[in-house]
Amino acid sequence: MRSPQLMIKPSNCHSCRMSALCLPLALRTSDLDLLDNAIKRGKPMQKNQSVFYAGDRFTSVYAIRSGAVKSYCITDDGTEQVTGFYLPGEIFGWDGIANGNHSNHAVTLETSALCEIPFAQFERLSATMPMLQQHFMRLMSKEISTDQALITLLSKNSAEERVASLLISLSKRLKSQHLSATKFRLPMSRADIGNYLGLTVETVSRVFSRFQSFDLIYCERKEIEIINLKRLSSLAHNAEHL
Amino acid sequence: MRSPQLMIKPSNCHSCRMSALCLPLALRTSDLDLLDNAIKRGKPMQKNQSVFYAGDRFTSVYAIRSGAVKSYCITDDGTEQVTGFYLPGEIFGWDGIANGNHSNHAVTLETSALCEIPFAQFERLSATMPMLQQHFMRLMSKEISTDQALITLLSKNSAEERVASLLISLSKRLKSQHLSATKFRLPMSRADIGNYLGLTVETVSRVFSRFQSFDLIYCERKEIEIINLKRLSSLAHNAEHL
DNA sequence: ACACAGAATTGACCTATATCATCTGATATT
DNA sequence: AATATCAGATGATATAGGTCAATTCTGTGT
Repeated sequence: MRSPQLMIKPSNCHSCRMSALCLPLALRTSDLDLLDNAIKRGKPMQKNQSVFYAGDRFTSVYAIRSGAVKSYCITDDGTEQVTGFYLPGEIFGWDGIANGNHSNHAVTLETSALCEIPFAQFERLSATMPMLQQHFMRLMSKEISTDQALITLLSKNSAEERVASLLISLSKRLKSQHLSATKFRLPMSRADIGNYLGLTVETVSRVFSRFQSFDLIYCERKEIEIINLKRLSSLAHNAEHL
Repeated sequence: MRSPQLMIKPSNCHSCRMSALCLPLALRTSDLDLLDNAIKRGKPMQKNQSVFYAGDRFTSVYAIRSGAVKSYCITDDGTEQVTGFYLPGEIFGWDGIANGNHSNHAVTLETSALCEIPFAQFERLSATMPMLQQHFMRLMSKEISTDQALITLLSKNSAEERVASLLISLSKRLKSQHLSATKFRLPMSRADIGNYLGLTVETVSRVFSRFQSFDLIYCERKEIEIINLKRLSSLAHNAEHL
């Protein structure tokens, strides 16, 4: 008689190539099954679909299996403020634990596959899985570090340094997922980049042009290739935790 | 025979006037005792004393009973970046859960009394106190919201709006501690304010002068009085969560 | 009481980036 | 296929805030 753990479903946390990031490494296999059953694997989502809206009741956090997501909020004066970009293997949606409602909107930037991790289930499970709780607090702490890196970037760095930092950050994060660190497609528009980095579209565009003329990058629309990673990195002071 | 719970020490969480903020409201009284024993109440600290250094092993978070603290880190190029100001009733030190080391420095801005909450004890306690864990995640989530508010402030708002936002934030936070919302002493220097808001000292100083000439505030060195709270608030778009 | 170092203010000038305007090439719509 | 819409690039100009320099004020230690 086979043990239940071995009856692996076609799609689950065991077989997911990014479980090492999304889940605590030390989670016991039997525990992983419990969590696995709690997670809802959503259908692939099209580009520009909302994952949740600001104000929505907070019920879950989300892991990205493929695609990309941006989070943003609408400021008092009605303008959009992009607060983050999320790539495969990353988890978003921590905002809203504080008061039970999401403070950000989240939309897909391209066709994406997400895993929904219901928070109530997580809280129940974490009572018996200290590792799980610890892991989630680590992830939240990491989000705090990322935000603080962005704060530094915004208050201290020039337009060129900001753009370089974002490119290097994307590069590193893709690399950690065993994707190319030097040739990739930007999932977001120039406007989103500018919004996120506190710059206008025009400035972002000019910086891209300048980088290209200096042979730091080659880019055609959203396809980008980093030619001189070393020199680009030297401009990106605050990409470490971005 | 008296039960141990009734042998209340002169200074403890039960009697602390800010326990409602610092601790989960729903914590059972007997649980509170357990936590109470875990918390170290430090001696009053003088101005400009370090609570922890960046790189220090992460062991505790800290609640402020009186005084004020700033957190900051040193960027790659050796300059300081102020990452937060903390007032009585607030908890700081979440950074460093991620990798076990603090990423920020923390120093007192004036004579202060702090409570140290050892994290290992917290983790042990939270296994049997789900509310405690939930409360701490809320606090972390709140820190994320604060950081994102600052990001918005830095990338969208003018010098005047930034300074107004900080003043209104301080005012609100003091008010929540039943202190005056309109007349208080700024615990930090103009340089710290500028650093935090991504402005130079000179700009901060000029904005203060301008606010004063418009009768929005009256200020003499660090003593400040908000004269026209309504009009100042209208400038402070992003103070809500700062 | 005095001297000194640091904090704050103010002015003159400069530069990075915003703003406004135009143009081109993609992408979507009929 | 033709047209409208949107994303991106580039140039000309304006301006908020930075930089540099000089001055005054303040608190600390002797």
